[in-house]
Amino acid sequence: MRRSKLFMPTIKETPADAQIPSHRLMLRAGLVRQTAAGIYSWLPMGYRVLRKIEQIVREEMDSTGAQEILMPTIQPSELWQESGRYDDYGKEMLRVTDRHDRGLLYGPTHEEVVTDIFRNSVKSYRDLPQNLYQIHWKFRDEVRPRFGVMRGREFFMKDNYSFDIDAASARISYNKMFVSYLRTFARMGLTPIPMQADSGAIGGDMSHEFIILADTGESTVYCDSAWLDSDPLSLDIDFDTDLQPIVDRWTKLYAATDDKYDPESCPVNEERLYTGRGIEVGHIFYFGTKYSNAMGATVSNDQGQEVPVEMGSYGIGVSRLVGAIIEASHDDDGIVWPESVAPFQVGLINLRAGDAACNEICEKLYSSLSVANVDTLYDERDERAGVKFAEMDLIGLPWQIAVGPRGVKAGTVEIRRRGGKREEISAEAAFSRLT
RNA sequence: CGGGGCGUGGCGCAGCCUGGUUAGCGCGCCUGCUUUGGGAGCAGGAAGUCGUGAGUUCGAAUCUCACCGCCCCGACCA
Repeated sequence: MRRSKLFMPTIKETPADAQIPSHRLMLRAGLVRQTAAGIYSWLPMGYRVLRKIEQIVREEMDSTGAQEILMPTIQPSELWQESGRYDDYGKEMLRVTDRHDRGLLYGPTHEEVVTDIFRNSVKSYRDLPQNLYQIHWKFRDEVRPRFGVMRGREFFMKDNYSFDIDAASARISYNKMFVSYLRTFARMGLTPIPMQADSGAIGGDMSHEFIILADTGESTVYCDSAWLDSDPLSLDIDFDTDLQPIVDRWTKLYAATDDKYDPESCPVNEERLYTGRGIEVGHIFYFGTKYSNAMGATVSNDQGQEVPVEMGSYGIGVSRLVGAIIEASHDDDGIVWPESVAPFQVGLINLRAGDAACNEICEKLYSSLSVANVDTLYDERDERAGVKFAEMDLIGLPWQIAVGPRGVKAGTVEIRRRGGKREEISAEAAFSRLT
Protein backbone atom coordinates (compact mmCIF):
# COMPACT_ATOMS: atom_id res chain seq x y z
CA MET A 1 0.00 0.00 0.00
CA ARG A 2 1.23 3.44 -0.86
CA ARG A 3 0.99 5.89 1.95
CA SER A 4 -0.40 8.57 -0.31
CA LYS A 5 -3.41 6.35 -1.07
CA LEU A 6 -4.04 5.05 2.43
CA PHE A 7 -6.85 6.49 4.49
CA MET A 8 -4.96 6.91 7.72
CA PRO A 9 -5.85 10.17 9.42
CA THR A 10 -3.11 10.56 12.02
CA ILE A 11 -3.04 13.39 14.50
CA LYS A 12 -0.10 15.04 16.14
CA GLU A 13 -1.90 16.33 19.18
CA THR A 14 -3.45 14.26 21.89
CA PRO A 15 -7.23 14.16 21.75
CA ALA A 16 -8.67 15.53 24.97
CA ASP A 17 -11.20 12.77 25.44
CA ALA A 18 -8.70 9.93 25.52
CA GLN A 19 -7.15 9.13 28.86
CA ILE A 20 -5.20 5.93 28.56
CA PRO A 21 -2.31 5.24 26.14
CA SER A 22 -4.09 2.71 23.96
CA HIS A 23 -7.06 4.96 23.42
CA ARG A 24 -4.87 7.96 22.61
CA LEU A 25 -2.70 5.97 20.25
CA MET A 26 -5.64 4.38 18.49
CA LEU A 27 -7.01 7.82 17.74
CA ARG A 28 -3.67 9.38 16.90
CA ALA A 29 -2.60 6.55 14.62
CA GLY A 30 -5.91 6.64 12.80
CA LEU A 31 -7.12 3.18 13.82
CA VAL A 32 -10.58 4.17 14.96
CA ARG A 33 -12.92 7.09 15.30
CA GLN A 34 -15.61 7.41 17.89
CA THR A 35 -19.10 7.46 16.45
CA ALA A 36 -21.00 7.72 19.75
CA ALA A 37 -20.18 7.05 23.39
CA GLY A 38 -18.68 3.56 23.48
CA ILE A 39 -19.31 3.01 19.78
CA TYR A 40 -16.46 3.10 17.30
CA SER A 41 -15.85 3.00 13.59
CA TRP A 42 -12.81 1.07 12.47
CA LEU A 43 -10.62 2.75 9.89
CA PRO A 44 -8.32 0.78 7.57
CA MET A 45 -5.39 0.49 9.98
CA GLY A 46 -7.54 -0.52 12.91
CA TYR A 47 -9.63 -2.86 10.86
CA ARG A 48 -6.54 -4.62 9.58
CA VAL A 49 -5.44 -5.30 13.13
CA LEU A 50 -8.91 -6.36 14.17
CA ARG A 51 -9.00 -8.89 11.35
CA LYS A 52 -5.56 -10.23 12.20
CA ILE A 53 -6.65 -10.88 15.75
CA GLU A 54 -9.92 -12.33 14.57
CA GLN A 55 -8.07 -14.70 12.26
CA ILE A 56 -5.76 -15.93 15.02
CA VAL A 57 -8.77 -16.57 17.21
CA ARG A 58 -10.51 -18.38 14.38
CA GLU A 59 -7.53 -20.60 13.60
CA GLU A 60 -7.12 -21.54 17.24
CA MET A 61 -10.80 -22.27 17.64
CA ASP A 62 -10.77 -24.45 14.54
CA SER A 63 -7.77 -26.36 15.77
CA THR A 64 -9.72 -27.45 18.85
CA GLY A 65 -12.46 -28.83 16.64
CA ALA A 66 -14.94 -26.06 17.32
CA GLN A 67 -17.07 -25.03 14.36
CA GLU A 68 -17.84 -21.53 13.26
CA ILE A 69 -21.39 -20.32 12.91
CA LEU A 70 -23.00 -16.91 12.74
CA MET A 71 -25.97 -16.03 14.85
CA PRO A 72 -28.10 -12.89 14.55
CA THR A 73 -27.29 -9.72 16.42
CA ILE A 74 -31.00 -9.12 16.99
CA GLN A 75 -32.81 -11.71 19.07
CA PRO A 76 -36.44 -12.24 20.05
CA SER A 77 -37.29 -11.44 23.67
CA GLU A 78 -39.18 -14.73 24.08
CA LEU A 79 -35.99 -16.76 24.22
CA TRP A 80 -34.80 -14.66 27.11
CA GLN A 81 -38.09 -14.94 28.87
CA GLU A 82 -37.71 -18.68 28.60
CA SER A 83 -34.30 -18.71 30.20
CA GLY A 84 -35.47 -16.26 32.81
CA ARG A 85 -32.84 -13.71 31.97
CA TYR A 86 -35.11 -11.18 30.31
CA ASP A 87 -35.94 -9.54 33.59
CA ASP A 88 -32.60 -10.26 35.24
CA TYR A 89 -30.41 -8.62 32.69
CA GLY A 90 -31.42 -5.08 33.38
CA LYS A 91 -30.76 -1.92 31.48
CA GLU A 92 -27.56 -3.14 29.92
CA MET A 93 -29.65 -5.04 27.44
CA LEU A 94 -30.74 -2.84 24.58
CA ARG A 95 -34.39 -3.63 23.98
CA VAL A 96 -36.26 -2.59 20.89
CA THR A 97 -39.68 -3.11 19.45
CA ASP A 98 -40.37 -3.86 15.83
CA ARG A 99 -43.29 -2.57 13.75
CA HIS A 100 -45.46 -5.46 14.88
CA ASP A 101 -44.82 -4.45 18.45
CA ARG A 102 -42.77 -7.57 18.97
CA GLY A 103 -40.04 -7.47 21.58
CA LEU A 104 -36.50 -7.71 20.27
CA LEU A 105 -33.12 -7.10 21.76
CA TYR A 106 -29.60 -6.51 20.53
CA GLY A 107 -27.76 -9.58 21.80
CA PRO A 108 -25.37 -8.99 24.69
CA THR A 109 -24.53 -12.72 24.53
CA HIS A 110 -25.93 -15.78 22.81
CA GLU A 111 -26.61 -18.63 25.23
CA GLU A 112 -30.34 -18.52 24.54
CA VAL A 113 -30.04 -18.50 20.77
CA VAL A 114 -27.49 -21.28 20.60
CA THR A 115 -29.42 -23.39 23.09
CA ASP A 116 -32.50 -22.93 20.97
CA ILE A 117 -30.62 -24.07 17.89
CA PHE A 118 -29.20 -27.03 19.73
CA ARG A 119 -32.44 -28.28 21.25
CA ASN A 120 -34.16 -28.21 17.89
CA SER A 121 -31.56 -30.34 16.21
CA VAL A 122 -29.65 -32.56 18.59
CA LYS A 123 -31.38 -35.43 20.31
CA SER A 124 -28.75 -38.08 21.00
CA TYR A 125 -25.59 -38.41 23.04
CA ARG A 126 -24.05 -39.80 19.86
CA ASP A 127 -23.98 -36.28 18.43
CA LEU A 128 -21.97 -34.99 21.36
CA PRO A 129 -19.69 -33.35 22.20
CA GLN A 130 -20.33 -30.27 20.16
CA ASN A 131 -18.70 -26.87 20.22
CA LEU A 132 -19.98 -23.91 18.22
CA TYR A 133 -18.41 -20.49 17.97
CA GLN A 134 -18.99 -17.20 16.28
CA ILE A 135 -17.10 -13.96 15.95
CA HIS A 136 -19.24 -10.89 15.67
CA TRP A 137 -20.75 -7.83 17.27
CA LYS A 138 -22.45 -7.62 20.60
CA PHE A 139 -23.98 -4.72 22.39
CA ARG A 140 -24.19 -4.01 26.07
CA ASP A 141 -25.58 -0.67 27.01
CA GLU A 142 -22.93 0.09 29.60
CA VAL A 143 -23.80 2.96 31.87
CA ARG A 144 -20.36 4.31 31.49
CA PRO A 145 -18.30 3.31 28.49
CA ARG A 146 -14.64 4.30 28.73
CA PHE A 147 -11.07 3.57 27.73
CA GLY A 148 -11.89 3.57 24.04
CA VAL A 149 -12.48 0.12 22.58
CA MET A 150 -11.50 -1.54 25.85
CA ARG A 151 -14.85 -0.81 27.37
CA GLY A 152 -17.16 -0.01 24.54
CA ARG A 153 -20.87 -0.61 24.36
CA GLU A 154 -20.65 -2.25 20.99
CA PHE A 155 -17.82 -4.72 20.83
CA PHE A 156 -16.50 -7.48 18.62
CA MET A 157 -16.09 -10.79 20.32
CA LYS A 158 -15.62 -14.46 19.85
CA ASP A 159 -18.06 -16.50 21.85
CA ASN A 160 -18.54 -20.21 21.83
CA TYR A 161 -20.65 -22.79 23.50
CA SER A 162 -19.87 -26.39 24.36
CA PHE A 163 -22.41 -29.18 24.67
CA ASP A 164 -21.58 -32.38 26.51
CA ILE A 165 -23.40 -35.40 27.78
CA ASP A 166 -22.09 -35.24 31.34
CA ALA A 167 -19.94 -33.24 33.72
CA ALA A 168 -16.78 -35.27 33.10
CA SER A 169 -17.02 -34.70 29.41
CA ALA A 170 -17.81 -31.03 30.00
CA ARG A 171 -14.55 -30.72 31.87
CA ILE A 172 -12.67 -32.03 28.86
CA SER A 173 -14.35 -29.37 26.73
CA TYR A 174 -13.50 -26.77 29.34
CA ASN A 175 -9.87 -27.82 29.43
CA LYS A 176 -9.62 -27.61 25.66
CA MET A 177 -10.79 -24.05 25.76
CA PHE A 178 -8.49 -23.25 28.65
CA VAL A 179 -5.42 -24.43 26.79
CA SER A 180 -6.61 -23.03 23.51
CA TYR A 181 -6.89 -19.60 25.10
CA LEU A 182 -3.33 -19.72 26.34
CA ARG A 183 -2.20 -20.50 22.82
CA THR A 184 -4.40 -17.88 21.21
CA PHE A 185 -3.09 -15.09 23.40
CA ALA A 186 0.50 -16.30 23.15
CA ARG A 187 0.28 -15.88 19.39
CA MET A 188 -0.52 -12.23 19.93
CA GLY A 189 2.48 -11.74 22.14
CA LEU A 190 0.46 -11.79 25.33
CA THR A 191 0.86 -13.95 28.40
CA PRO A 192 -2.35 -13.61 30.32
CA ILE A 193 -2.87 -15.11 33.74
CA PRO A 194 -5.83 -17.46 34.15
CA MET A 195 -7.53 -16.30 37.31
CA GLN A 196 -10.20 -17.95 39.36
CA ALA A 197 -13.38 -16.11 38.67
CA ASP A 198 -16.85 -16.15 40.03
CA SER A 199 -18.55 -19.31 38.83
CA GLY A 200 -22.02 -18.22 39.87
CA ALA A 201 -24.63 -20.62 41.12
CA ILE A 202 -22.83 -23.70 39.80
CA GLY A 203 -19.79 -23.22 42.00
CA GLY A 204 -16.71 -25.32 41.45
CA ASP A 205 -13.43 -24.39 39.88
CA MET A 206 -14.56 -24.11 36.29
CA SER A 207 -14.56 -20.40 35.65
CA HIS A 208 -11.45 -18.50 34.70
CA GLU A 209 -10.79 -15.02 33.50
CA PHE A 210 -7.72 -14.50 31.36
CA ILE A 211 -6.12 -11.33 32.60
CA ILE A 212 -3.30 -9.23 31.23
CA LEU A 213 -1.56 -7.25 33.91
CA ALA A 214 -1.58 -3.54 33.08
CA ASP A 215 -1.65 -0.43 35.22
CA THR A 216 -4.53 0.90 33.19
CA GLY A 217 -6.59 -2.26 33.62
CA GLU A 218 -9.97 -1.74 35.14
CA SER A 219 -10.15 -4.65 37.52
CA THR A 220 -8.10 -5.27 40.61
CA VAL A 221 -6.41 -8.64 40.64
CA TYR A 222 -4.37 -10.69 43.09
CA CYS A 223 -1.80 -13.30 42.28
CA ASP A 224 1.31 -15.09 43.39
CA SER A 225 4.18 -12.85 42.36
CA ALA A 226 5.80 -15.87 40.73
CA TRP A 227 3.35 -15.25 37.90
CA LEU A 228 5.27 -12.12 36.96
CA ASP A 229 8.12 -14.12 35.51
CA SER A 230 6.31 -17.20 34.31
CA ASP A 231 7.36 -18.87 31.09
CA PRO A 232 5.20 -18.60 28.02
CA LEU A 233 3.23 -21.62 26.93
CA SER A 234 4.69 -24.04 24.45
CA LEU A 235 2.46 -23.83 21.41
CA ASP A 236 2.81 -27.46 20.43
CA ILE A 237 -0.26 -29.10 21.88
CA ASP A 238 -2.34 -32.09 20.87
CA PHE A 239 -5.94 -31.34 21.78
CA ASP A 240 -6.93 -34.98 21.68
CA THR A 241 -4.75 -35.87 24.64
CA ASP A 242 -5.51 -35.30 28.31
CA LEU A 243 -5.01 -31.60 28.88
CA GLN A 244 -5.55 -31.69 32.62
CA PRO A 245 -1.80 -31.61 33.39
CA ILE A 246 -1.41 -28.40 31.41
CA VAL A 247 -4.43 -26.86 33.10
CA ASP A 248 -3.07 -27.92 36.48
CA ARG A 249 0.26 -26.33 35.75
CA TRP A 250 -1.41 -23.07 34.80
CA THR A 251 -3.69 -22.99 37.81
CA LYS A 252 -1.21 -24.17 40.41
CA LEU A 253 -0.05 -20.68 41.32
CA TYR A 254 -2.63 -18.54 43.01
CA ALA A 255 -4.42 -15.93 40.92
CA ALA A 256 -7.85 -14.48 41.54
CA THR A 257 -10.02 -11.61 40.46
CA ASP A 258 -11.36 -9.06 42.87
CA ASP A 259 -14.71 -10.72 43.52
CA LYS A 260 -13.08 -14.06 44.18
CA TYR A 261 -10.22 -12.83 46.34
CA ASP A 262 -10.57 -13.34 50.07
CA PRO A 263 -7.72 -12.13 52.29
CA GLU A 264 -8.74 -14.64 54.97
CA SER A 265 -8.39 -17.72 52.85
CA CYS A 266 -5.72 -16.51 50.41
CA PRO A 267 -2.98 -19.16 50.35
CA VAL A 268 -0.27 -16.70 49.38
CA ASN A 269 1.35 -14.69 52.12
CA GLU A 270 1.58 -10.96 51.94
CA GLU A 271 5.14 -10.58 50.71
CA ARG A 272 4.50 -12.99 47.90
CA LEU A 273 1.14 -11.61 46.90
CA TYR A 274 1.05 -9.31 43.92
CA THR A 275 -1.83 -6.87 43.84
CA GLY A 276 -2.37 -4.95 40.65
CA ARG A 277 -4.64 -4.04 37.83
CA GLY A 278 -5.58 -6.21 34.92
CA ILE A 279 -7.41 -6.28 31.61
CA GLU A 280 -9.74 -9.16 31.06
CA VAL A 281 -9.30 -10.47 27.53
CA GLY A 282 -11.06 -13.79 27.89
CA HIS A 283 -13.45 -15.63 30.11
CA ILE A 284 -14.34 -19.30 30.18
CA PHE A 285 -17.24 -20.59 32.12
CA TYR A 286 -18.94 -23.88 32.82
CA PHE A 287 -22.56 -23.52 33.81
CA GLY A 288 -23.85 -27.07 33.61
CA THR A 289 -27.53 -27.37 32.85
CA LYS A 290 -28.61 -23.86 33.68
CA TYR A 291 -29.96 -23.07 30.21
CA SER A 292 -30.63 -26.61 29.03
CA ASN A 293 -32.92 -27.12 31.99
CA ALA A 294 -34.71 -23.83 31.59
CA MET A 295 -35.10 -24.23 27.86
CA GLY A 296 -35.58 -27.96 27.55
CA ALA A 297 -32.38 -28.81 25.70
CA THR A 298 -32.19 -32.51 26.37
CA VAL A 299 -30.61 -35.50 24.68
CA SER A 300 -30.93 -39.23 25.16
CA ASN A 301 -28.00 -40.83 26.93
CA ASP A 302 -26.72 -44.34 26.30
CA GLN A 303 -29.34 -45.69 28.72
CA GLY A 304 -32.12 -44.17 26.68
CA GLN A 305 -32.84 -41.59 29.35
CA GLU A 306 -33.49 -38.00 28.46
CA VAL A 307 -31.00 -35.71 30.20
CA PRO A 308 -30.31 -31.98 29.99
CA VAL A 309 -27.15 -31.19 28.09
CA GLU A 310 -24.10 -29.89 29.99
CA MET A 311 -22.96 -26.54 28.69
CA GLY A 312 -20.17 -24.05 28.93
CA SER A 313 -19.53 -20.72 27.28
CA TYR A 314 -16.30 -19.04 26.40
CA GLY A 315 -15.55 -15.51 25.33
CA ILE A 316 -12.65 -13.57 23.88
CA GLY A 317 -12.90 -9.82 23.53
CA VAL A 318 -11.54 -9.36 20.03
CA SER A 319 -11.99 -5.60 19.76
CA ARG A 320 -10.83 -5.15 23.33
CA LEU A 321 -7.66 -7.02 22.46
CA VAL A 322 -6.64 -4.30 20.04
CA GLY A 323 -6.52 -1.90 22.96
CA ALA A 324 -5.08 -4.45 25.34
CA ILE A 325 -2.20 -5.28 23.03
CA ILE A 326 -1.37 -1.61 22.69
CA GLU A 327 -1.49 -1.18 26.47
CA ALA A 328 0.99 -4.00 26.73
CA SER A 329 3.15 -2.87 23.85
CA HIS A 330 3.87 0.80 23.24
CA ASP A 331 6.45 3.46 24.05
CA ASP A 332 6.67 7.25 24.06
CA ASP A 333 6.75 7.36 20.28
CA GLY A 334 3.75 5.19 19.60
CA ILE A 335 2.49 1.67 19.17
CA VAL A 336 4.85 -1.31 18.99
CA TRP A 337 2.89 -4.02 17.19
CA PRO A 338 3.73 -7.66 17.63
CA GLU A 339 4.35 -9.05 14.15
CA SER A 340 1.37 -11.38 14.29
CA VAL A 341 -1.18 -8.59 14.51
CA ALA A 342 0.59 -5.66 12.83
CA PRO A 343 -1.42 -3.88 10.12
CA PHE A 344 1.64 -4.01 7.87
CA GLN A 345 4.90 -5.85 8.42
CA VAL A 346 7.15 -3.24 6.90
CA GLY A 347 7.17 0.52 6.62
CA LEU A 348 9.26 1.64 3.67
CA ILE A 349 10.34 5.27 3.88
CA ASN A 350 11.56 7.18 0.90
CA LEU A 351 13.55 9.96 2.54
CA ARG A 352 13.87 11.95 -0.64
CA ALA A 353 10.81 11.44 -2.76
CA GLY A 354 11.59 12.79 -6.19
CA ASP A 355 15.21 11.76 -6.15
CA ALA A 356 15.64 9.35 -9.03
CA ALA A 357 18.00 6.98 -7.27
CA CYS A 358 15.91 6.84 -4.07
CA ASN A 359 12.73 6.33 -6.05
CA GLU A 360 14.23 3.50 -8.01
CA ILE A 361 15.47 1.58 -5.00
CA CYS A 362 12.22 2.11 -3.13
CA GLU A 363 10.06 1.03 -6.02
CA LYS A 364 12.16 -2.06 -6.51
CA LEU A 365 12.02 -3.00 -2.86
CA TYR A 366 8.34 -2.26 -2.69
CA SER A 367 7.42 -4.41 -5.64
CA SER A 368 9.63 -7.32 -4.65
CA LEU A 369 8.24 -7.26 -1.12
CA SER A 370 4.74 -7.26 -2.55
CA VAL A 371 5.57 -10.23 -4.73
CA ALA A 372 6.98 -11.97 -1.66
CA ASN A 373 3.70 -11.28 0.16
CA VAL A 374 5.26 -9.04 2.76
CA ASP A 375 2.66 -6.43 3.66
CA THR A 376 4.44 -3.16 3.10
CA LEU A 377 3.39 0.42 3.64
CA TYR A 378 5.44 2.57 1.29
CA ASP A 379 5.66 6.22 2.28
CA GLU A 380 6.43 7.89 -1.02
CA ARG A 381 4.93 11.22 -0.11
CA ASP A 382 6.81 14.44 -0.60
CA GLU A 383 7.18 15.06 3.11
CA ARG A 384 10.13 15.79 5.31
CA ALA A 385 12.05 12.89 6.75
CA GLY A 386 11.07 13.77 10.30
CA VAL A 387 7.39 13.62 9.48
CA LYS A 388 7.76 10.16 8.02
CA PHE A 389 9.89 8.75 10.79
CA ALA A 390 7.58 10.12 13.45
CA GLU A 391 4.53 8.69 11.76
CA MET A 392 6.11 5.29 11.26
CA ASP A 393 7.00 5.18 14.93
CA LEU A 394 3.48 6.21 15.84
CA ILE A 395 1.80 3.47 13.83
CA GLY A 396 4.29 0.94 15.13
CA LEU A 397 5.02 -1.36 12.21
CA PRO A 398 7.52 -4.08 13.21
CA TRP A 399 10.09 -3.15 10.56
CA GLN A 400 11.21 0.12 9.06
CA ILE A 401 13.35 0.55 6.00
CA ALA A 402 14.61 4.02 5.22
CA VAL A 403 16.07 4.85 1.83
CA GLY A 404 17.90 8.14 1.56
CA PRO A 405 20.48 9.79 -0.67
CA ARG A 406 23.23 9.19 1.85
CA GLY A 407 22.78 5.46 1.94
CA VAL A 408 22.09 5.23 -1.74
CA LYS A 409 25.49 6.71 -2.44
CA ALA A 410 27.05 4.02 -0.25
CA GLY A 411 24.87 1.31 -1.70
CA THR A 412 22.89 0.75 1.49
CA VAL A 413 19.48 1.22 3.02
CA GLU A 414 18.66 1.44 6.71
CA ILE A 415 16.68 -1.24 8.40
CA ARG A 416 15.51 -1.35 11.95
CA ARG A 417 12.97 -2.99 14.15
CA ARG A 418 10.43 -0.63 15.63
CA GLY A 419 12.22 1.00 18.54
CA GLY A 420 15.47 -0.78 17.76
CA LYS A 421 18.80 0.30 16.34
CA ARG A 422 19.22 1.12 12.69
CA GLU A 423 21.51 -0.97 10.60
CA GLU A 424 22.91 -0.11 7.19
CA ILE A 425 22.84 -2.99 4.77
CA SER A 426 22.30 -3.47 1.06
CA ALA A 427 18.77 -3.40 -0.31
CA GLU A 428 19.12 -7.06 -1.23
CA ALA A 429 20.13 -7.98 2.30
CA ALA A 430 17.21 -5.99 3.67
CA PHE A 431 14.88 -7.82 1.37
CA SER A 432 16.10 -11.23 2.44
CA ARG A 433 15.93 -10.19 6.09
CA LEU A 434 12.21 -9.61 5.64
CA THR A 435 11.27 -12.67 3.67
C1' C B 1 -27.56 5.45 38.28
C1' G B 2 -25.09 9.08 42.17
C1' G B 3 -21.22 13.00 42.08
C1' G B 4 -18.20 16.43 39.10
C1' G B 5 -16.72 18.78 34.49
C1' C B 6 -16.89 20.26 29.42
C1' G B 7 -19.41 21.68 24.56
C1' U B 8 -16.21 28.08 20.53
C1' G B 9 -13.29 26.31 12.25
C1' G B 10 -10.72 19.23 11.44
C1' C B 11 -7.69 18.92 16.49
C1' G B 12 -6.03 21.46 21.15
C1' C B 13 -7.49 25.82 23.58
C1' A B 14 -8.39 31.43 24.97
C1' G B 15 -12.49 34.75 25.31
C1' C B 16 -17.55 34.15 29.40
C1' C B 17 -16.68 36.15 35.82
C1' U B 18 -17.48 42.26 34.66
C1' G B 19 -22.91 41.47 27.86
C1' G B 20 -21.09 46.25 23.28
C1' U B 21 -17.06 47.02 16.36
C1' U B 22 -15.17 42.40 11.49
C1' A B 23 -14.93 35.98 17.87
C1' G B 24 -8.95 35.18 18.69
C1' C B 25 -4.34 31.81 19.24
C1' G B 26 -1.44 27.19 18.22
C1' C B 27 -1.57 22.74 15.24
C1' G B 28 -3.66 20.86 10.82
C1' C B 29 -5.54 22.23 5.65
C1' C B 30 -4.85 25.14 0.59
C1' U B 31 -1.32 28.36 -2.70
C1' G B 32 3.62 30.22 -3.68
C1' C B 33 8.81 30.61 -2.67
C1' U B 34 12.84 28.72 0.21
C1' U B 35 14.23 24.31 2.61
C1' U B 36 15.05 18.86 2.73
C1' G B 37 17.88 12.51 7.41
C1' G B 38 13.55 12.93 13.24
C1' G B 39 6.62 16.19 13.21
C1' A B 40 10.82 22.98 8.67
C1' G B 41 10.87 28.75 7.47
C1' C B 42 8.56 32.98 5.21
C1' A B 43 4.36 35.09 2.72
C1' G B 44 -0.62 34.70 1.43
C1' G B 45 -5.43 32.06 1.97
C1' A B 46 -9.90 29.03 3.07
C1' A B 47 -12.63 27.40 6.96
C1' G B 48 -16.79 28.98 12.92
C1' U B 49 -25.33 27.96 13.05
C1' C B 50 -19.92 29.89 19.61
C1' G B 51 -24.19 22.06 21.19
C1' U B 52 -29.92 22.97 20.65
C1' G B 53 -34.24 25.71 22.06
C1' A B 54 -36.55 29.29 24.82
C1' G B 55 -35.92 33.67 27.90
C1' U B 56 -33.68 38.51 29.93
C1' U B 57 -31.76 42.87 27.23
C1' C B 58 -31.49 48.29 22.78
C1' G B 59 -27.70 44.39 22.20
C1' A B 60 -25.95 37.46 24.20
C1' A B 61 -20.25 33.06 22.83
C1' U B 62 -20.81 35.90 27.53
C1' C B 63 -26.56 36.27 32.01
C1' U B 64 -31.14 32.67 33.19
C1' C B 65 -33.90 28.11 32.34
C1' A B 66 -34.68 23.58 29.82
C1' C B 67 -32.95 19.86 26.71
C1' C B 68 -29.08 17.12 24.02
C1' G B 69 -24.13 15.28 23.58
C1' C B 70 -19.39 13.98 25.45
C1' C B 71 -15.62 13.25 29.36
C1' C B 72 -13.92 12.10 34.46
C1' C B 73 -14.66 9.69 39.70
C1' G B 74 -17.76 5.99 41.95
C1' A B 75 -21.24 1.69 41.79
C1' C B 76 -21.72 -2.13 37.42
C1' C B 77 -19.53 -5.10 33.24
C1' A B 78 -16.32 -9.19 27.76
